[in-house]
Amino acid sequence: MSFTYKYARPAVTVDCAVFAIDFEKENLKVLLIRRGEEPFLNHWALPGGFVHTDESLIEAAHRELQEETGLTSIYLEQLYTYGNVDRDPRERVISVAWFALVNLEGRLLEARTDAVDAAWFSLDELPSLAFDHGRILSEATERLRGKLKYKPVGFELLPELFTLSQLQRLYEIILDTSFDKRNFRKKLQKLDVLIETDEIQKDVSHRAARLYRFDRDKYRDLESRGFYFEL
Amino acid sequence: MSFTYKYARPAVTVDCAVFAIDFEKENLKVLLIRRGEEPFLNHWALPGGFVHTDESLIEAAHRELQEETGLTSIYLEQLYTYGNVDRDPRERVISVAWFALVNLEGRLLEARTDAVDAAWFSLDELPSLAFDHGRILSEATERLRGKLKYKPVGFELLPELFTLSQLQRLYEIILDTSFDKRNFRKKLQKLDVLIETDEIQKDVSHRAARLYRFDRDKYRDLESRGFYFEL
DNA sequence: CCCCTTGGTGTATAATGTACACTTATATAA
DNA sequence: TTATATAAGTGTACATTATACACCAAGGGG
Repeated sequence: MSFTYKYARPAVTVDCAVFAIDFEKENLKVLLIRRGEEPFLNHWALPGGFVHTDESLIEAAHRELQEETGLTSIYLEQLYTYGNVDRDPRERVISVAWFALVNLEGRLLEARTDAVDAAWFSLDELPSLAFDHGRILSEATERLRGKLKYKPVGFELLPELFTLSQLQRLYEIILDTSFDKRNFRKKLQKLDVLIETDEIQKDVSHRAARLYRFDRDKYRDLESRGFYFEL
Repeated sequence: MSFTYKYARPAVTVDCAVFAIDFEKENLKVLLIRRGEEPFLNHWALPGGFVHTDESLIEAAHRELQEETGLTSIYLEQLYTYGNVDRDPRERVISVAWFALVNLEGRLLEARTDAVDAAWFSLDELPSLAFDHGRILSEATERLRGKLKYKPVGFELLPELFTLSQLQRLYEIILDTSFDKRNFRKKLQKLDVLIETDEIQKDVSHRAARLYRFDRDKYRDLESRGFYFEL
């Protein structure tokens, strides 16, 4: 079976920059897959693939992530659409790029399937990537840094329950700065989007910290009234 | 001549939300074209069209604007890519949407060619638009409002030389607020990206205001050192 | 030459951001 | 059981920034 059109049509793909925080190593990681075919055979690349005709762009992104990395129901946000004529050596390919945030919660290297070779790379030890994926990834990283300051996306990188110190470290790792503990907490208190649970940290060899939860509903409500998240 | 592929391919288009400020009527305007064919015959729509295989996405956007509205060398920024399966009743069409900013400088209704019927609409008197263009336009408007606060995009809507009052009115119109004149000027002074020219307003029946120019180079320089524009 | 319109300017007060250090709780090792 | 190590948790003084506010100047038109 084949499909014929009056004018030439580009192929359309989705590609995802999937980020996670590695709290042990204190750095930001991105998920890459090793290509099993030409071009760029054996090069590392962003997970992604062709958009099917019966699925929306975001559905395509979710499906490709599921197929190539096993990740499901993760935070996805459209980044940019790359359409330079020669970005793929074979033919015209337009790629809708997404950035994705996941919390690893211990399963740091579990995210590989039998089908494809997938691995987490820290951002300062990146291999050279296939196509223009290096550029896509660096623009995605920049976007993440920018967004972190004025949208509560950081919580997508944390487990459901987290401590205030974890949250602070997350910001410090991604933005590569350090915050004063008291001032950081003061700000969060005023933002008023955290729910203090009555649970505390387990299995730590020091005073256990209180666990908090991000109140998505409350945030949406505040946001719709013109409230401006900023950290 | 025709083109055949193994898998079905979507058509790819670009669509542009072109904004301008109408200082007489004190409102924000958007450029629409009247469709000359089905579907949505005679409906108003965003200017746009199919991406050719030998041009990048931004080139396609510029070309379509030139062809349909006569506008050349204007500010263009990618907005979002819309790819819902049924957004075009005929077949699968993926549209890369752009928002564009122009300064009219008097030529308010000149922007129509013989080929297509084009007109400026104020945002609160919009007709119902073809396809999902209503949604695209409202998301573009939201993006413009957001961006205005932390990027110096407002200058794209002004002539090369402008008065501080014009700049202030521009912000007030788009953000639908009002600013204190002295505080507004104080902020601009601290941003330090305006060049005071030695020219003044002509043909006004009151004291003539000094004309300023936006210093793009200086802004780029400051931005690269981590400076943060905010108004 | 008077009036109308817009241009242009400073200061006092409130609100917000920043810098900074000690006590508390818990697990582990002596 | 006691000592030690580690991170948790908490308030205040000072600096910086944002806000509110009113009058004189300049120029054109009647």
